[in-house]
Amino acid sequence: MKSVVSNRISESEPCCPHTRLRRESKKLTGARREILRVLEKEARPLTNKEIFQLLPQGRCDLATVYRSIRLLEELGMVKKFVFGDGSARYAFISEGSDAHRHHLVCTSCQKIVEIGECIVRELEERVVARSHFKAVTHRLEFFGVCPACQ
Amino acid sequence: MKSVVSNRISESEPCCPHTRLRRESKKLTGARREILRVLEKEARPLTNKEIFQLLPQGRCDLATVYRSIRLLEELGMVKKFVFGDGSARYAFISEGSDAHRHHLVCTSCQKIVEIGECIVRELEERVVARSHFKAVTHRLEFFGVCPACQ
DNA sequence: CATCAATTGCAAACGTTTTGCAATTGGGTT
DNA sequence: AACCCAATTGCAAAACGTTTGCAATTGATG
Repeated sequence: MKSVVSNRISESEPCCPHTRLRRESKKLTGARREILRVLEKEARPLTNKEIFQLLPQGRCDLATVYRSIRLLEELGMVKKFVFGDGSARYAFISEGSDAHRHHLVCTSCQKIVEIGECIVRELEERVVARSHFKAVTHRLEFFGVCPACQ
Repeated sequence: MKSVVSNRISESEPCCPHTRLRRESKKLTGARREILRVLEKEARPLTNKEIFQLLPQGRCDLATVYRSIRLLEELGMVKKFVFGDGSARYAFISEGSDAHRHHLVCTSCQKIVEIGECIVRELEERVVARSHFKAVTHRLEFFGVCPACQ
């Protein structure tokens, strides 16, 4: 359903946002540049509305944020998170970074920390063997209260 | 935020839905009875709209489904799932079943299978030690295509 | 710097979820 | 079995979050 073109991108050489967009004959517009800037600056995944509010003075329309984020997600430049509350949040993915990551989310300020290792793959193999499901993937997120919020 | 009373419930003896509701001076109304029946019958988590449509002939209002489901979730009688698409789904939790469970979800028919073991706790401990977060929990779901859908 | 497809703003449309309020109902009590 | 009252419901309206049509604008390329 998602990341239609992510293969192509991850197989290419690392490069700047401009090139990553141009690859698909998409333009690096002012709005998109600003949105990427906002996402790179923040350590936590943001909702579309939050991104909109962080943009310099009504830099673009909220609808444009939605459209841009959708595009960036399709291109694999941002990753979508859906936490317990059901709201969609997005975080920048640096070029070349492994798409498969787990996070520790502060339930208070929503700051996120990446968790380097993934020990779930072993369990996943067992799950596959027993269930006879195919194309099994997983999603794992941790939640807690970060030091600053305690 | 959620499951305010789940402790009290899980510490009590297993009992029928009626008692579980009455414990909090909630009523076992016709609508709630039907909603529980629908959830018990289905093996997969349902959206509020799906539940509504499965109820016998406009048994109650859609708003009532929303309100009932919210209540049942607070009481720990149903568990909420938010899959990749961001839609909220709910499944019945049989009394006495450990609230902490992981699931394997068929991305085609959305049938779910419970996964008995949870090996994530070890990882969780490491995460806590390194991050200095407190009150850490986790959410882990597997996705795949079940044998019937392959 | 001319050209044209891609993008944007705006406003309206959508689908989902919540809420206010008056009418109804469940369940504990006479 | 009838009563009482808080809890619940239906209904319609509101509040969200998200998408879309269209005319005007803009970025990239020759």
